[in-house]
Formats: sequence, C-alpha cells, structure tokens
Amino acid sequence: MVTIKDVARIAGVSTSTVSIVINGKAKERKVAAKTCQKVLDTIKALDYKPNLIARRLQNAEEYRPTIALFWPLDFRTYYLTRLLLGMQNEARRLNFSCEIVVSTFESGKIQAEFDSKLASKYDAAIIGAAAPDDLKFLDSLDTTLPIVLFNRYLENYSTVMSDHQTGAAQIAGLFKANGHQRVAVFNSIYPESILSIRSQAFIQACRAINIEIDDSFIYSADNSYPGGAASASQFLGKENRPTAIYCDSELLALGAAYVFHQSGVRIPADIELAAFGLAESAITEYSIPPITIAYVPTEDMAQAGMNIIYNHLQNQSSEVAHLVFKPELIQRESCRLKPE
Amino acid sequence: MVTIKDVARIAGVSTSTVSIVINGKAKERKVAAKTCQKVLDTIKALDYKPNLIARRLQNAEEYRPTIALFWPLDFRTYYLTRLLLGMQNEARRLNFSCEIVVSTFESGKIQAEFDSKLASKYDAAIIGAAAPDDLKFLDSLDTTLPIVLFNRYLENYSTVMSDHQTGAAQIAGLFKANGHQRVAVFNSIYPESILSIRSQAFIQACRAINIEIDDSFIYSADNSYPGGAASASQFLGKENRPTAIYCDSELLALGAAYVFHQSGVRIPADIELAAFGLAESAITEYSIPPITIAYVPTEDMAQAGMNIIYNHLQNQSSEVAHLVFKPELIQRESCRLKPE
DNA sequence: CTGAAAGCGCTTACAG
DNA sequence: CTGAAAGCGCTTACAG
Repeated sequence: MVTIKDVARIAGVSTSTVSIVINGKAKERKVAAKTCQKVLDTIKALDYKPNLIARRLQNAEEYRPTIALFWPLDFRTYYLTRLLLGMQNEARRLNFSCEIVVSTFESGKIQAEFDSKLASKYDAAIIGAAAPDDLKFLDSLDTTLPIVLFNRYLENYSTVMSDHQTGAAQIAGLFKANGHQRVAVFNSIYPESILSIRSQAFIQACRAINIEIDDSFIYSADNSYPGGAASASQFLGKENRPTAIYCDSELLALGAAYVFHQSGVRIPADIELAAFGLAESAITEYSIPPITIAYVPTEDMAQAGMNIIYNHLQNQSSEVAHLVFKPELIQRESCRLKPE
Repeated sequence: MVTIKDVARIAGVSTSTVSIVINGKAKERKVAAKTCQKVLDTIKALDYKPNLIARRLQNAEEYRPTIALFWPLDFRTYYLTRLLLGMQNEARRLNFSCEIVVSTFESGKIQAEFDSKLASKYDAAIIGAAAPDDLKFLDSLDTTLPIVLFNRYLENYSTVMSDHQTGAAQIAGLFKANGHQRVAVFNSIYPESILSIRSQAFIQACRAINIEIDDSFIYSADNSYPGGAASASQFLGKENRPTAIYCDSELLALGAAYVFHQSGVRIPADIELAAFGLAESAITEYSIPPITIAYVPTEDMAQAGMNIIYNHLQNQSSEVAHLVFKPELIQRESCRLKPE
C-alpha cells in the first residue's frame, strides 16, 4: 500500500504539503503551482489513494455507527427494500445517526464474512434469512457484537420473528371454515430446504384440524412469478384436484393467478387461494383478483430490529430480546369467509 | 467522547490491558480476574464504546472502499433493490471488494448530507433521483469524489441515463400505428415537478407525430398502485375519452388495470395501455392483462454505474463518462401492434 | 509558501 | 500477568 509518506518522499516535499494538495486546498494555502504539480504527478505515478479510515480518525466526534444488513445472495431481494425502509424509519425516528451497509453473503456461508475481523468492521448487524449452516456457525460464535436475527431463532441472539404458526393457522382455519377438505401447497424453495418454514407451519396447522394435504399436491418452485406459474400449470395437469391452494408468498400466488386466468379457471369460484404476504400489501390488493394474505409486517419487524440495536449501542445493555410479530389475515376476493 | 485512555486512567491500568480485555483476550493473555473486572466495571461506568475507525486503522491492508448509494426519502423505493442488485453484481463480477452504504436524503436537500465532510466518509457515490435543487447544488460543488448520477444529467459528473426519449417515442409510435388519435397520460408526481421527465418526453413524442394530448386527460398521482387506481377512476368519470393511456410507470398501469377490470372496461378491447417499466419485467408479464412496457434496464444501468466507479477508483482516471441505455419495447396484451 | 511535530484512538510486539 | 513505546495513515495547528 502506498501512503502519503511515499508520495511526500518521492515528490520531495513534506506530508503536510501532500495532504494540502490532496484536499484541494492548494489555492487557499497558496502552494506553489509547480510544487502542486509535482505532488499531483507523483500521486498519479504511484497510483496513490488516500486511506479514508485514517482520514476519518481526525474528526472523531463525527463517528457514526455502522449497521450491517446481511442478506443472502440467492434470496429473494423483494423484501430487502422493506427491511431497509424499516431500519431507516426507525433510525430517523430515534434520531439515531448511523450508516447502513448492505452486505451480501452466500447462503450457508456467512462464516466467510465473519472471518475477516467482522467485529472491527461493523458496530452491529441484522442478519436476514440465515440458512441452517449459518445458524450453526452463529451459534458457535462468541461475539459481543450486537446481532439481530431476522425470522430465525437462536437463544443467544436477539431475534425478530413473524409468527408463522399463527399466520399458517389463520389461513388453514379460513380454508376449513369454507369447507375445504383437501388443500394444495405451493411452496417456495429456499436454499438448503425443501419446505420453507412457512409451508411447514401451514401443513402442520392443516393436520391439526384435519385438512388433508396430499404429498402429490405439494409443489416447490422458485419464489417468483414464474415459479408460481409453473406450479399452477403442474397443478392443472392433474386430476382430482384439491379445492384450495396455499401459497408460500404472494409472488407465487400472483404467478398462479395468471395461469389460472389464462386457463379459464376462476378464482375464487373454481378454486380458492391464500398466501403469505411478505411484500407491500398493495401488490395483492390491486391484483386480479385481489389475494387473501396473512400479512407479515416486514417493515415493522425491521424497525423493531433497529430499535433493539439502538438500545444495545446506547445502553451497553447486552440483554437479548426476542420479539414476535403476528401476521394479520387480510381477506380479499381470492378467499373470503363464507357467511353462515 | 470517552476513550480507552480514560478507561485506563480511571481503572488504574494501562491502555494495553484495557485493549486486551475489550477484545475478549483476557483469558488468552492471562489477565488477572480482578484486573479484568475492574476494567469491565469502568467501561460500564463510563459508558465507553470503542471507536471502530481507530481500530480499523490497524489492519490497513484490509481496506475496502465504501460506495454510497444516495436515495431520496420520499421516492419510490421500488427500484432501490434493483439498483443495489446491479451494483453488487458488478462488484462481484469485477472481484471488487467494497462496502455499499445506503444513504437517504430529503429530496432537494442533498446538500445537508454533503456538509459534513462527505469526502472523508465515502470513496464514491451513486446518486439516484436527484431533484432540481440537488442538481443545482451538485453542479456548484467542487469535489474530487467520484460521483455517478442516476437518470439525471450534469456535464461534470458521470451519468447513467435511460433514454426516455426513445422509450417515449416507442410507445407513442405504437399508439399511432394502432390508429389512436387522442391519448391520456397517467403521470407520476415527483417531488418538485408536475410532469415527470418521462411524461414530458412522451407528450413531446406524441406532438411530433400528431397524436393529441388533451390537458384535461393528464392525470398526476402518486407513483403507486392506489395512484394508478385513482387516475383511472377520474378518467372513467369523464366523457369523450381518449382511446389509449400512457402510464409513467408500471405501478400506475397495474393500479389502473385493476380499476378498469372492476368497471368492466376491457384492456385492450376497450382501451389500450402502455407504460414505462422500471421494476422487474415479471411484474407486468404476469399481470392481467400483461402490460406493454418500455422496459428500462435499471439493473444494467446500476452495473454500469458501479463499473464507472470501479474504473475511477482503480485508475485514478477522473474522466467523466456519460452512458445512455435504450429502453426496450416489450409488446404484450395490453397494447400490441395490429397486423396490416 | 513549506515543513517538523503532535495527535486522532486504537493495537501490538516487546520487555520485564 | 502488566505497562511503556511505537505505529496504523492521515490532518492540523504552529513556526518559520
């Protein structure tokens, strides 16, 4: 690494002069034109780049904590915005001046990011969508860094979770009340797992109230519009179909709704449909038809995560918090509770 | 600010000892239990927090440049993810190890963020959706920080723009070819401007080929599903309506499609519709009906922005780049070129 | 106009 | 087990 000293030495001036030139104060401080040029040339020749860390050390008063938002590479980025929004809203509300860094990691390999002295890089972290291997690693980790897990549980870390069980039970209950006895599952493939935690919760909720889930009507696909469309096509290819469909996310539901519409299958007349809603509510509110969702308050959860971090950082309190948010069932045309 | 020296002095030990304790190496370095406790107590009493900047200065080798993505608070966050994705993809492709900080600013007041010695905070910045006042400020700024403007133009900064004119002309041309003589405009309200740059370009494109745009059929609304729905409702309330609608974004188009569907107005049979597509293409590909869009390659643009920054940072080349991306007209059911 | 010196808040050999 | 000293790469009074 070439430093300001190298530049000074080679240009034959002092580091002060180099510093002045670098900072564009040459005019102001009346550095001689040729001195200035000499420095500039040397900088170019050596390909010198100032080290911002060192520079920043000067005005130590202005220190803003850096919060990392860890996000797996191969995960749906659809909700990332909402997380960021929530975090930023909360920071603003608290008048908490911080930097938010978005840091990606390969799912299951978060360890790689922690190797390089993470503790000295960030003041705190929110980790979204950790895979089982990531959790294993984190669990084994002994760090004082305030970390909040998003939608994952470890005892020793603060966690902010949506209550999948409740959301799943709401949907299952609605299906039951509407008289459905067999239900299909449109699952979204997460890295490293066949059934998402939400799908698992849903299937369990169904079993508990005697709704039949036939394994051959569980479809797994990428958590996307095309994924939902693909599942719907496969579904339509089968005989003796269930009368309602659970979708692991609204993207799957929207992709499926498209295919059903193409095929003349009417929602909800021919088949009813409900989904977990992870993105903004409007996306399923203005779809055709509007989709019933168990609405997960992603943004509120992110705010809560930020709040936890703020408290850790402010109060040096290293107490771990476990927050749970209940999804809200929003009934819309795709599956509405039948009267009587 | 309380420093490690304060802790050392008050605890009656050396800074080395404090440092060891802080870094959890007390065991390893065999610090006496009571010394350790004394330090810990003092840290708590003084509410001491290590300064990460100073800490980071140690392993200077590991320096990763920090790129800021500036984003106006009140702006649609819908595309933010795509920007982030594009930036991160490019960084990965280039094997460019950097931190990406998402930094929000109040539209029109980006100045506030620059006041506090921005140059010493980030190595480079991408600025999205700058308002006129922001541009004015940036133009007056004299900085060596590599900055890329996203979808805005200033001569002295690198810019990455989508070619709105071409996109607008594509849509206008399609309308013309399909025989539309009068067209409505669903505009999205940006901060500080009545007509978005895209709407302006569209209206101009129409005038150039003698398509009539009646001022009373220009609707402005929030760039959102409800915004589009509101515009559509107003539109339906009027007599003697145009036969085609331009939407400033797909969100407006989707909101409008919903209202039309509710009202029994068929797309494209009763009215044709096309929009600028800023988010992922799938969102309009799987809508009912699928919407014709001038697809803006947001992600590619973000990659290009990152690439520019990388080059600046690597080569110390301070040359300004101006890149323009042509939108691609994707014809779908909502407005397809009629044969013959 | 320019340089020597002190210092930003930490960590890390090294010595004892 | 613990401390004095040097140093990370810069900037900033201050002196000349």
